[in-house]
Amino acid sequence: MTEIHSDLPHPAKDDLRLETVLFALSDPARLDVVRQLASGPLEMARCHLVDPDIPKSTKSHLMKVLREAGVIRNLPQGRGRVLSIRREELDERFPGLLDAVLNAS
Amino acid sequence: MTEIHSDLPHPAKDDLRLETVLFALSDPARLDVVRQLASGPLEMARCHLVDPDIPKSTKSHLMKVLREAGVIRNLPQGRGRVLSIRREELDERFPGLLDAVLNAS
DNA sequence: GTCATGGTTCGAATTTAGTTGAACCATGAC
DNA sequence: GTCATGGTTCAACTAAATTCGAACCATGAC
Repeated sequence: MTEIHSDLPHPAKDDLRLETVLFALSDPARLDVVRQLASGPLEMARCHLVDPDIPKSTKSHLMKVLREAGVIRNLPQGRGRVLSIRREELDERFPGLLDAVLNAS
Repeated sequence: MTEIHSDLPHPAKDDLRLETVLFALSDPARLDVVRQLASGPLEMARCHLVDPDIPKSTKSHLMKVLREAGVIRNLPQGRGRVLSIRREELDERFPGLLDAVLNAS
């Protein structure tokens, strides 16, 4: 009788707020993470930040802001976690926004 | 590139940074201003904030953040000032971004 | 010139966001 | 079971953004 691993909370699609999404994307480190995830899901351990000396608590917090804004998904897999962009939901809710951000030089 | 005549500094088009623009747009009051300006330039005195009891210094600061991010123009006219979105420059620098933000529900 | 209007700037207080180590938790390997 | 790996959470701290009154500035009306 394995207990279900309590996952991290993700906001529902209809609860996504534009301001919150924009804020999450307004930080260079967070934006860089989103760019890394643009080509597909990535194990968190393989998602490297610009500054390599960032403590794991800081990295975790960074992902939390993106997750709570509804920008990324953070799911457990094995011993670690897998990150991915909530692309379909973002595109439905804010058409063209993610593409515009990712296409920006 | 036409020079902007104003006593307030405006960043050049090539100096606009995506993170800064996103941050400027990530505040509800600032985003509301941009939405008001979407239909055309507006005298600052006719640009009303959500909270009607906002002091003028706060309103001025709000406009400063948008101006310094390169989102809006703030030009003197008569005794007051006229605000407008730097649409062409934003569209050139970050294609689709402003439209996506303005189209978002 | 004076006056009222509209707006900026300064500085200090408040609020919010980011950083970090330590403690803790879950999983897979053994 | 134990251990190492990978990550979250907590609490305390630092840094940054916001707020707002007061002072100031420029213009148009007179």
